Amino acid sequence: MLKTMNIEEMLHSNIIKIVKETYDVDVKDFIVEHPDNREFGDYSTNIAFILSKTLKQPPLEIAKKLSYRSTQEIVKTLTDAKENRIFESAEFVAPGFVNFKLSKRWLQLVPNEIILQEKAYGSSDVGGGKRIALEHSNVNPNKAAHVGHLRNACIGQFLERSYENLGYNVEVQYYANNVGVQVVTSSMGMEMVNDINPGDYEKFDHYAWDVYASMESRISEDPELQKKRQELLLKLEDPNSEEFKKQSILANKILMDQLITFKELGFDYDVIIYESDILMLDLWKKAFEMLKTNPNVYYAETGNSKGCWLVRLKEQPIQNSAEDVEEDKIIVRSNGVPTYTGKDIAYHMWKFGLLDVDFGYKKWNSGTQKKELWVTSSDPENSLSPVSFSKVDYVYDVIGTEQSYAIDVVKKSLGYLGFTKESENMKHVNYGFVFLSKDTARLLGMDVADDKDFYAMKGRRGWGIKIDDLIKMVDGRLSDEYGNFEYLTTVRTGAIKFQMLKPNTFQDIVFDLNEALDIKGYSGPYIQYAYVRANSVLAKSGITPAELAEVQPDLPELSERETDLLRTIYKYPEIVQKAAYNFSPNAMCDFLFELSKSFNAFYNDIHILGEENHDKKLFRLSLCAATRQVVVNGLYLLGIDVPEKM
RNA sequence: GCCCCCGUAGUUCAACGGACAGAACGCGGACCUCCUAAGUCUGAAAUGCAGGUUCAAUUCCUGCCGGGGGCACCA
Repeated sequence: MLKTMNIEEMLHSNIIKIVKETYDVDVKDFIVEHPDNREFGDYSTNIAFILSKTLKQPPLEIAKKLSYRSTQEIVKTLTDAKENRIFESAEFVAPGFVNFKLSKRWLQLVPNEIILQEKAYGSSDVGGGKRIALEHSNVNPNKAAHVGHLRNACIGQFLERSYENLGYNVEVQYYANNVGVQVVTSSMGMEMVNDINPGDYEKFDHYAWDVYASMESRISEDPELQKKRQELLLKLEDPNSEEFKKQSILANKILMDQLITFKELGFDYDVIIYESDILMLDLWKKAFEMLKTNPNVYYAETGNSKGCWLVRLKEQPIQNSAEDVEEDKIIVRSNGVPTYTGKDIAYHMWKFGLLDVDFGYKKWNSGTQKKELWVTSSDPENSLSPVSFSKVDYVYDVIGTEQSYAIDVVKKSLGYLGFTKESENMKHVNYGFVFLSKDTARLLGMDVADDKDFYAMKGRRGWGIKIDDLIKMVDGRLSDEYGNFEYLTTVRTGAIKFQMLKPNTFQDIVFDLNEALDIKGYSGPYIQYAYVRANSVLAKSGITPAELAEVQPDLPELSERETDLLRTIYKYPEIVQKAAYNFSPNAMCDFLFELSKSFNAFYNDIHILGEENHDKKLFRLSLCAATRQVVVNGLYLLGIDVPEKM
């Protein structure tokens, strides 16, 4: 695999070297960035401002000196693998920036590089095959998945592909709580809710959606039913009970329907972890044996939490006081049953292989995905599995921001137990809520009399946009406008995923149906369209990528459109890394949009096939091929395919 | 009460402490006898309030105002 060099890093270290030689000082806290305004070059640094304090000189003076030195050193000597100079100038500008401009020669060779590297352009092997357990989707198996889950899955798939692209081994885990309150509620509803008929629904999980909402409202009004639910939950502690079996069957039926939904948008998983198997395996008991010998885990003999086991959350001198501290987190109730957080600590210890146990696994031919799908199993005949999903190097959990506190407790607990490395290697990918706009809420029949700007989805009330319904609506809109064309599914999936990924992950977003159905402008189809145009030109030219790869352009002049495109496309490898490391799919969306805009402008103003100068024509075609390749690579990371025609 | 996140054009979102705060939708103009108009060009329009730190603040700090989430022997 070819490795794309990182110009930003090269520039950074070269600046450090020059500063050392010029002023004999070491600097680190300066930045190298792409200036917003292209007139200021391709890279820019604020080094002069940083130095001005220590050197007690005006920034402009420093910038002047450093830009001179840079011209002598960086511009003259910094070359790529083929000995081409990367920069053509380094200039200082008031109030004290040093700006670097990429050389025309180097820029012209970028498309060639991209065409040669194909899918590998932007990839790297920094991950070195380290394993990441990536947990996402995690829909409770008691009802259909909604757009909140969709956001989770989209972010998850982006991380899966991005980290694979950086050389990590990513294993996608789907945690299914098949013995929780939610499934129990749906299960009760299956028997008690009689005014809803499964025959009226296209999918069973949609039926379950309404049953769940109906049952919840009945339980909330009836203490007797609440008691019954508690009893049922208790019975589920026994894996051999009738209730347990019935419950598992129901959960699996709904899970299957959820997988069908996710298949429709191309999501894949490696393993489904059943909560019931976590119970069967006694993960908790094994973990608790380790936990209770640790000085940071203690038994409260007095206080509000008398009789409970707690984990310390504040760094404090370890004392043998048995009195509980208010901030500390209860992990075992006074009746001996572990809390959710307690079990989660155990679960994460399993992920890192800190417990000496593992599940059995068996294959599930769900027919819903491209990868092999495994599920955990407590059946002794599966105890010797050919696979294992334990003992990973990193754990990334794509979980809503509302669980930040709980996850923080798990992380801290791992640390306090001495698993410092594991604690650091566990990352919470938190993402904001998906609210509904007032219009959309009204459309769903929610009460909007209080006139707020947005409304929360509520599974318990049956309020939310099901993913299946969204898909259907987008498909409907597309076929209304463009007919039933061959690549409708690809365009629809692109539209939906891009929509979910373009905002910052930590931001709450307001989902509006009208906006989701409006696929113009900053959208997936816009980028797919740029691909289709590039593709079409190349097809008509009759020239193959292999032939274009031979082209070594050396044009004296480039048009503004061509230069703009080049000055955008070379950034791709940097974006790939930034988007992955910062959990920022939106950075990739942004980049692809900017690239497509630049390509569209080029396409609009510049003749390609009609160009008479052979060299120019070839170069323009290679620009098309390069753009096409980068769009394919970038969209792939977002989980989006490209249509051959639109 | 304590903790976390968020307040940017009419709306939905950008902006690692940087150089005139970017887009998209919507609104107002202009472009198909050249490779796909799901497109291009173009106009109007914004940093909640008050202080502070800095050469430089949407970004950092303090206070206030507004919105969301969390702080369970729930999951």
